[in-house]
Amino acid sequence: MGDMGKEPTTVKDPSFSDPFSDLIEAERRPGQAADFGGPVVAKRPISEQVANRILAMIKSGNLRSGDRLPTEQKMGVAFGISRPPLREALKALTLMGVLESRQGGRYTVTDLSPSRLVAPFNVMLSVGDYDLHEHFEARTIVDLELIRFATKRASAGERDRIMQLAIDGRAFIHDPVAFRLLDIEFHQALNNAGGNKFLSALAEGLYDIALDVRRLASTFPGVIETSVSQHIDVATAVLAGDTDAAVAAGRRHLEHVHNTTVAAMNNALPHLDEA
Amino acid sequence: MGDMGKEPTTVKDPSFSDPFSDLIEAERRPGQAADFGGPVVAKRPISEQVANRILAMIKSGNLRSGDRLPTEQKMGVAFGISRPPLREALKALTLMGVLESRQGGRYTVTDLSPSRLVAPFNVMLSVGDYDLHEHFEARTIVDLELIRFATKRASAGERDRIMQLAIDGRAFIHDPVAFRLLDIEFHQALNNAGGNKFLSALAEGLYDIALDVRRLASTFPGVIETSVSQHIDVATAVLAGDTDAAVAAGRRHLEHVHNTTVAAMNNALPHLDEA
DNA sequence: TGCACTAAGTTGTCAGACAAAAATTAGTTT
DNA sequence: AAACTAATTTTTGTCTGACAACTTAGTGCA
Repeated sequence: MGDMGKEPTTVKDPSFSDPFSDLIEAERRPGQAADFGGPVVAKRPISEQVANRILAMIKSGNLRSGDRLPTEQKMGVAFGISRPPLREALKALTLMGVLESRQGGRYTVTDLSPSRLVAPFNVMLSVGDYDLHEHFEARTIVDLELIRFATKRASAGERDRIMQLAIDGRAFIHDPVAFRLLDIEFHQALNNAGGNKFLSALAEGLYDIALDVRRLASTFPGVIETSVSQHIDVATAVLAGDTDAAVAAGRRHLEHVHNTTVAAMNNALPHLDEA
Repeated sequence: MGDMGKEPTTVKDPSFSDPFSDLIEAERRPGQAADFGGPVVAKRPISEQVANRILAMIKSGNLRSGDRLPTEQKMGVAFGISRPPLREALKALTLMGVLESRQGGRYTVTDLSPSRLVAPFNVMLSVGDYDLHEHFEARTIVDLELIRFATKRASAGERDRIMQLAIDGRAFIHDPVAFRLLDIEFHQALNNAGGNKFLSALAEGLYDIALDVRRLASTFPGVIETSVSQHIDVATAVLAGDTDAAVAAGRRHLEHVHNTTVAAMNNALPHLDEA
């Protein structure tokens, strides 16, 4: 499943079933529009129904990352609707980071990485009720728990990689851009070592939300140097399997990030809202 | 600003400026399409540009909660585009919970509450292989921390509401459907009382994932009764401000939910994937 | 004044058409 | 035979026009 569209024109086996050809079959029943599974939600516009339908396909595994969707025409037939509302649904999912499209090419399912999916979530930040303190409070909860898990569960290879990434940071003390890339790698390695994909997705999402704000902070003198040192502290404790020390080091690091972020935002009062 | 559309037909003052009439004026310049503020992003489809444009208006305060947008025709003129791509942008924002629309009525900006904007998190958390154990591990971390915060921070009104919802559950011991609605209310009240919208959004997302699986478990005899009793235990401890007791009660409740969910899944092997 | 009905306005959906870009195929060359 | 190039087809992006369904505002009547 999840591989339809591999045969552009020649559909040899009529019995094969993908999410969309199943729909086509359902649509064949005359006298009644294809119901979209929903119970009695017929009052909502088709575009939203279709968008949720496609989303459900992804959630249930009928569509996976990298899958190429059928053409708009085929999907229109499958859902029993015309192009405009179908396109409204597809573009909605595209803007949410679930699908990708290029003129001339077909729609594909993105990698569905947290960083891609939380991008539109950034709307919430600038609407006014974004609270930096709450954000770091949440991050502290999730990140420290992941560090706790990582200390207990990380494999030898994962521990080595975490330490290596921490040490590599020394080379980028004067290169903010390179350091940010390494920083992402370090935190992801730490998150993944925790062995819980839900928590790690949460942590990654929270990390990405503050990413643009963070970009400023990492240009301040001494910030990177402190971070590198603290990364090594965390990695050392994780490598030694010392849970309390790892959590304590992680907490110090998060506090440092929090403080420098606050300082950076205060120094950058001129509101810069480029689209 | 942010009050355009109040005058449906009679535009008395031609010098008043709202985000859209400004765009109309910009569009008057012939020989060049209205640039959308973005520097060199002209290669992206119009619908995405417009969606980001409207989003920017909300971020910058030009559009506020409850504002009625102009008609599609006027917006089409303002952006210098036709209806289809404009509608794709509007429907995208609708699906993201930023806008609301009804046939015959106009588009309005929603309250932009975090609970409405958690769609990305739901997608993010619900993709990939679902591991029940990991899911409850993550939920335990987030939920218990929220209970801890709620015990310390909840206002008198919030404490009363939490207790009231817990007690109300007694009336629904033999009504699984009604109880599930109450259960959602109870957990949301508890989450909101924690005073951290990031954590409550996370908790809500995790809660929603197991919602359909949970539907089965709540039909088993005794499950609801135990849950109601445990809800009251949590509420009592929160009301008394006893953090440790509240967390302990919360942990017992989550373990109960975990165990009954596992049992329900084992008894219902036939995979039912209706949307 | 209050209410029902009418009319205008607005979104929802459909259909067809063309432009622009990518994917595919065919042809040629090395 | 393999690789590169050019022409063709496919597919998305956008426009125009039209009608249906629903909401809202206005009008007339009791």
